[in-house]
Amino acid sequence: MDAGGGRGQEVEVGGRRLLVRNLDKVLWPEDGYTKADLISYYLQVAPVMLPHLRDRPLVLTRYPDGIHGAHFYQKDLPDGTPDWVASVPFLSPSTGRVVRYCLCPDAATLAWLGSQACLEIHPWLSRTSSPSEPDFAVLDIDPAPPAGFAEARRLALALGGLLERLKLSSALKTSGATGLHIYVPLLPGHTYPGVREFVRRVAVLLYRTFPRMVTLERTVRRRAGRVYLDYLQNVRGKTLVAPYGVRPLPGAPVSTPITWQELIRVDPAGFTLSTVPARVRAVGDLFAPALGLGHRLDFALLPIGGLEPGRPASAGLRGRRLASPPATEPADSGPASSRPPFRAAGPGGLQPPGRRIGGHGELEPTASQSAVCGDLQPPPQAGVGPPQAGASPRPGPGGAPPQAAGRRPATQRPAGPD
DNA sequence: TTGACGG
DNA sequence: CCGTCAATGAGTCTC
DNA sequence: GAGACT
Ligand SMILES: [Mn+2]
Ligand SMILES: [Mn+2]
Repeated sequence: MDAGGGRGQEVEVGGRRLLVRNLDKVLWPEDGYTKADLISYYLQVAPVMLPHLRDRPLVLTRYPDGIHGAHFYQKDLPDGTPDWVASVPFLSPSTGRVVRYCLCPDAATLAWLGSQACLEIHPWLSRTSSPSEPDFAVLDIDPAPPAGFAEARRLALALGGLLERLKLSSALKTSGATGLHIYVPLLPGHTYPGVREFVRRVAVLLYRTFPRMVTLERTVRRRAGRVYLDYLQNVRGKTLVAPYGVRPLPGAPVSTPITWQELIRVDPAGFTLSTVPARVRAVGDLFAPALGLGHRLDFALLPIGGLEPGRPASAGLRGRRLASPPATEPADSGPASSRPPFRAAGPGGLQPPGRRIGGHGELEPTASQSAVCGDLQPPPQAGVGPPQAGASPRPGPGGAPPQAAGRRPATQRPAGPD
């Protein structure tokens, strides 16, 4: 019972033995990182990464010839996949084909993904047990050049303040490029359209508060210099790169969980395939809040006067409505044309965009935005915290976040995938 | 990337 | 052991 | 159908 008849070197992981071809192939030419380095990285972060992959269908991107070579998305597992690699079949609604989505419950599978030159692992926002019920709401913060991480950070801080006001815990990570990802853990029973509508409203709120810094534009050329709040990521089958996932960019940056306190001083480019393992050993899993106690989103906007217009089913809760309104069809934001108009209601109602305070900086909010800008400070360790380390001003040896070393040269980094 | 085939 | 060749790989929403 | 997203 060897690991197949092909060529390659044996790698043993957790009792599994697999044959890996081209272990010394360089995948990140600028940095010299090889497939062996990738597999080594995966195995080192497996303890904190696996809990975030478990039970979720995975979308993979493969770069068999390195980050500058041709790449492709892979959903259906290829022929030749070892029989011990777990998968879950789903009927693709649009194509009518059965797709066997890869699952990754253990380190051996992670190593195998490395052997396939899977440089990106994108877990669904829902689990195999209820594929249409996301258990995260994701706030995808995408700065459009010349905006960069600094702008994304400002938005994230505002969002963090808002989430704190709404009593929603969250987990924060870098995207690996210049963006940021915030996950809000959800109780069972939410729908994708409902969650999407919630995040859309949050995005609109931020847009009205920071009309010069935020954009909701779908056309990339109209986004220039602003930060795109991509609420449309909350869709079945759409994904974000996994926490601790490496990116196919020079430097091999990693989508790295950070605390709200660290956000102010980190340089996301400092989190890489070579630095993150030590950090993980020092600070543990800073993304744990994403798997912690979940929330329900219906009425979550109530504290800031956001009633749920129309759609009694509210934020897409289905089933187990506690003392909820009468059952109706699941909320559905649908195409913009059929979407119920956003109704600003209640005290401190929302204002249309365009209002801005003359003579003030980019960050200056419009009046009446106390809901969001009342505080621009991060929530105090919202949610769980790891066994201390990165949260203190003087983080442990390995856990020190990369400082933004003074003013960085104008040549940031080529804006990569977020 | 893999497996197949040939040297 | 090696080199070479063929076949292969996603889906969703907006405008 | 093109454009954007992962
Ligand atoms: Mn995005
Ligand atoms: Mn992003």
